[in-house]
Amino acid sequence: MYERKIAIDDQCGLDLLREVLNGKWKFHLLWYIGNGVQRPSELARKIPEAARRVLNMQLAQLEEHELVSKKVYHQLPLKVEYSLTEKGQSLLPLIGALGYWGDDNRDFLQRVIGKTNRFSSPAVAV
Amino acid sequence: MYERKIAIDDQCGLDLLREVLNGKWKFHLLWYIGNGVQRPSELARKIPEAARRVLNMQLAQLEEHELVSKKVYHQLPLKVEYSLTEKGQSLLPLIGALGYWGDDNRDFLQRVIGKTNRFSSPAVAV
DNA sequence: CGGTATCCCTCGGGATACTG
DNA sequence: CAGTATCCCGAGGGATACCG
Repeated sequence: MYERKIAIDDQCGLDLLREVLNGKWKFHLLWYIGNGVQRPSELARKIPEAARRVLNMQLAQLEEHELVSKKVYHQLPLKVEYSLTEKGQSLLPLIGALGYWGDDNRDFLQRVIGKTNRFSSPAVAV
Repeated sequence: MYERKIAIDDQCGLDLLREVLNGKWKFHLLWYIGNGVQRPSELARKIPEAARRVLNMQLAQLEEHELVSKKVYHQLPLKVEYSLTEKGQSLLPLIGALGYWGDDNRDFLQRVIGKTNRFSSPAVAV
């Protein structure tokens, strides 16, 4: 992955940051963790649309990229807690800003998104 | 695309926003356009890693999502200018914040990204 | 100059099932 | 409870070549 690393070295922060935040649920994970949701099962309940496996993968990446840290309690039943690192913390306000922007512009967003896929509506069952 | 629209309706702004900002170069495009880069060719020069076709596609999406507007001058040689809409404008500070964060943490980012793909380095030629 | 048409191929991420 | 192993699919996006 990341085949053409060559270019990345003198790139703008936006590029670098994208590498790290790439992943469908990264923002959500960071946000929830930063707001006190630490257990994997809780996170999964907060983001029911995502498969557990995917969440785990993205959590692993976030951990490797040092935005979250993972604490494992070797007991039964097993217990795991995620938390933000310093860097992760410092990213929180930005994610919050994005989220709030989205909330504030929910109507707008739903409208313009709807434009793109009028066809998807037939979706029926759960 | 966007198969399971059903879920999106009562979702948080982060989800909605993601739908609209999804795309490898959207942030860059918005940022550059918001900073006065309006001609397609200029944008392409600013983002040389991206294929023209891809930029055009993402620009089209941004336009459809009403974050940028496109002005075509029917003259020869052809001339096109992109600019941000109100909504696009209001998004700029957030993108800026992300970019600045990335710049401020360039060393950190390069390090942690490097961790993930030590193997990619053999990349030789341009 | 600006844009589109093909072709292709990676890989993110969903479903399912199994292990400690 | 937490996590991994397979399997699979679609779309995002890169390369190349061609039009107005």
